[in-house]
Amino acid sequence: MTEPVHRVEVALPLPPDRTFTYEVEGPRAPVPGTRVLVPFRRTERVGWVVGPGSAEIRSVRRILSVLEEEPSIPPDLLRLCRWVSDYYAASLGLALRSAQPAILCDAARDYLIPLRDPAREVGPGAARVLEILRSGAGPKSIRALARLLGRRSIWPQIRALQAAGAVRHRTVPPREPRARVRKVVRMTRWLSSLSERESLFARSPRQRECYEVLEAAGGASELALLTRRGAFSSSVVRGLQEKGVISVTAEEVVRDPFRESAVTPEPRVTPNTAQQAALAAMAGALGAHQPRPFLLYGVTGSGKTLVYIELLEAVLARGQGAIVLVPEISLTPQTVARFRARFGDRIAVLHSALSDGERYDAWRQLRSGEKLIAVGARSAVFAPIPKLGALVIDEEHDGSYKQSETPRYHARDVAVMRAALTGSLCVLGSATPSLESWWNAARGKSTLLTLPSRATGQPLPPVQILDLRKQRRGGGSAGVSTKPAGHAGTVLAPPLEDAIRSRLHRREQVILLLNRRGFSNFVQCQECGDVRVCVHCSVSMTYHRVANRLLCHHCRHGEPAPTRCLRCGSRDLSFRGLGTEQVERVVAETFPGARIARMDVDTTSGKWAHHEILGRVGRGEVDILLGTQMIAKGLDFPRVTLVGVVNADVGLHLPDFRASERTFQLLSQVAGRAGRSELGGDVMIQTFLPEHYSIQSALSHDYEGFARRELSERRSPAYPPHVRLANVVVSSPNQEHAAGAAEMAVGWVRRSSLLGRGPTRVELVGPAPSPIERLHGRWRWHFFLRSSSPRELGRLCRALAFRFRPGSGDVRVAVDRDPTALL
DNA sequence: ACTTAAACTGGC
DNA sequence: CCAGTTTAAGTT
Repeated sequence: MTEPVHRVEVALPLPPDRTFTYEVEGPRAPVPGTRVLVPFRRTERVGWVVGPGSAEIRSVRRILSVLEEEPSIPPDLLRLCRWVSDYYAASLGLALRSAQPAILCDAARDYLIPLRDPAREVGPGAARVLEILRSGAGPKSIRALARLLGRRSIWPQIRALQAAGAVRHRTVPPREPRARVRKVVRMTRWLSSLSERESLFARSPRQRECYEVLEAAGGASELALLTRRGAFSSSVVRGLQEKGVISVTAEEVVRDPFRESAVTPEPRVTPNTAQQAALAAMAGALGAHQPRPFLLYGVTGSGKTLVYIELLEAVLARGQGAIVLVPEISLTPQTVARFRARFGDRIAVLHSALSDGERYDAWRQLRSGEKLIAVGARSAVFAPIPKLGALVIDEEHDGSYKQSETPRYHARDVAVMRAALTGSLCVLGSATPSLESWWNAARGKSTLLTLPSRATGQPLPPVQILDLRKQRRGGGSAGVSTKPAGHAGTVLAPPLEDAIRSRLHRREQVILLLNRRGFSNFVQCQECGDVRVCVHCSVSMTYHRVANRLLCHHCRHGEPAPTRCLRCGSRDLSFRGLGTEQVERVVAETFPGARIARMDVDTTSGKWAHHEILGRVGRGEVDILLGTQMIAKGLDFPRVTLVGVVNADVGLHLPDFRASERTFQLLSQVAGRAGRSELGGDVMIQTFLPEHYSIQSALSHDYEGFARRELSERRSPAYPPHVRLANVVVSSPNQEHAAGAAEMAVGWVRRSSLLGRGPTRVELVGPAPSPIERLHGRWRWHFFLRSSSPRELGRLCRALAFRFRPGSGDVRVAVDRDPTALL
C-alpha cells in the first residue's frame, strides 16, 4: 500500500526571503514547526515545515526524512519567528535557526575521497585538487579544499575528477542531536533466601560478589561503576543478565554543567512595602487576558531580584513556566545564583559556555516541562516553555540584548511581542531604564512600578568629581597638575593618584574604568573641555589626520580641522581619545609595584576569560583592575574600596545618539555598586565636562531628571524614542566599492518611492563612512532611515534587505532595525 | 549562502 | 581564440 503524498512549504536557514516547496510521503503532512531533512542543490539541509506547499511549482523534490514526531517549533514560537522575520527583515529560516539550539539545524558536509589515477586528462586545476587531496591523509571537506585553493567553487574540477574516476564524493548528513546515554544495571530479582543464592551462584563466586555489591548499592548502579578498574568483568555482568537477576538498560543522562557548583540556599526575605506593592500589581495581572507589560524601575540595591523571584513563585503556583533574561550570564553570576538558590532544579540555565549537547539537553528539559524556568541571555527569549506565564527582562536597558547578526533582533522587544502573542506577563526591570521603555511607560503602553529606595536602607556612596580642565593648582574644586597635555591631557589627576596609592598601601583593591575603547578620534579643548560637534547631527565630529579635516560620520558634513577652540579660543586642542593600552602603560609606570589586570574585548576572548579575571580579583591576586564597562557588571568585591572613572567624557563624544544615555547608565551603575561592604568605598569620576547633565544626574542619582532632559535633547534632531530608526551598513573589502554601493543604495531608495510623504514618510540621512570605518577587513559605509511610522520603515527595510542588489564587488548590505549602537 | 551559467579580460 | 576571472541569477 502506498502512502499519500503531500506538498509542504519548507523554510531553510538561508538569506533569501523565500520558502521552498517539497513533497513528503506519509499518512498526513508533518505539522508546521517540524524539522525535516531536504535535498537542496547537491547537498542536504535541515529546514522547518511552515505550512502547506504551493501547487504551482513544477519540479518538486521529495523530503529525505521527517526528523521529529513533535515539532521542535511549537505554534506560538512559529508565530513569533514570523514576526521577527518580518520586523527585522530577515528570512523566516534564519529567524527559526536563531530560535533553536544550533545542533538542531546543522547542515550536511561534503567530502572528497581520492581513489586512483585519473583515467583521462583532467586539467591543471583539477590536478591540483587531486594533489592536495593525496598529500593529506583521508578525505577532505570540499569547503576546506576550495578555501585552500582560494577559489569560490571547485565543482567543475570535482566533476572532471569524478568523470575520470579519480575521486568519490560523499555527503555526511547533518548531525542529529543525541541524548547522552549511560548503561544502568538494575536488580530484577531479589534473592531473599540464602539457599537460593547458594544454588544460583554455586559455581560462579564472582557473580555472587557482583550481585552483593549491587544489593548493597540499593539494587541499581551504573554499569561503568561495576566494571571500573576491572572490578568485575563484563562476562560476570552478562552471566547475571542471563540468569535473569539483573537487567542492563540504556538511560538518558542530562548533561548539567552546574551540577558540580553547590547551591547555597538563600534565607527567605520578606518583601518590603514597595516590593509588595509591585508584586501585587504583577500578580494581579497574571490571570488577565492581555496584560500590559510592566516597567519595574528600582534604584540599584532596591531588591528587583526578590520581586522577580516572588513573581516566579506565583507563576509556578499557577502551573505555568517562565523566562528570565539577563544581559550576560558570565558577568551576572550573582543574579543567576539567587534564582538557582530558590528554584533549584526547576531552572534551566542557558549559558553561552554550554556545549551543543548541554544546550540541547537544557532545551529539551524545558520543552518537556521537566524544567519550568529558563534563565539565560538574549536567545533564551525563544526558550520552548509550553505554558508560558511570564517573561522577566532584567537590566532591560542593556545593549547586549541586541543581536549583531541576522536576524538583528532586540530580545527585550521580542519578549514584549512574545508576551503579547501568548497572553503572558512581561516585566522589564532596570535602575536606569532605556528611554524607549521609559517613554512607553509615560505614554501608557506599559505600567510603571517603582522601588524608590535601597532595600537595606544604606546610604549612597560618596562620589567625587575631578575636573580635568586646566586650572591653577589649588585654584579649582579639585586641583589638577598642569602637566604638558601630550595626548589627552592628564591620565590620573593627583587626587585619584593619591587615593590609589593609599589603597595600595592598605592592601585594598582599585578598579579603574575606561568607559569606552578609545578608538574614536575627536577634538577636545584642553582648556574648556569643549568637543567639536556636528551642526546637523549632535554627535561629535571625527578627526581625519590625513585630510586634516573633521567629518561627521552620520551625514558626512565636513569642515577643516580647527586650530583654536571655537568656544573659548584656546589653541590647546587634543586630537585623540584615550585607549585602554595607553592608560595601562601610565598606571604601570606610576605604580611600579602594583599587580595590574586588564579586562576588555581584547583580553577576554575565551569563554571563561571574564570568570578567570574576576576570580583573580576576588582572590586578591590583583591590585588594580583596569577595564571597559564590562567590569562594571561583575563589580561586587568587598576589598575594592575605590572605583575611578578615568575619563567619563569618552563615551559622551562617540558619534552615537545614545552616547549620553550610555554614559549616564554606566556612571549610575558604578556609583550604585560601590561602598557595599563595611570597608566603605569611594567613587572618583574624572571629566572635562563636570556640568554635563549625564554626569550631574549620575552624581545625584537622578534618573528621572536625566530622562526628562535626554528626551527633550532627542526631539531635534529627532532620535528614538520619538522616531523609529534603522541603520543600513554597506560593506566591501574595497573602499570605493563600499562607498559606491552605499551611494547606489541611497539612490535606489530615493527612486523607489518607498520613502513616501506626509507624516508617515521615511527620512534618509547619509550616506557616510561608518564610525568604525573598517571591520574584519571590510570597509563600511552607512546611512539612516528614520520615520515615525514603524510600518513604513519596516516596508523599506525589507525592500533594502531583499530586493536591492548592489552591483559589483563583494558588497554586503546589513539592515539594522532599532540599532542600539551605531558602531 | 552557495552554485552555475553568462559575460568579460588578457596572453598569443 | 580560449583559459581564467568577474558578475548576475537561481535554488523547490
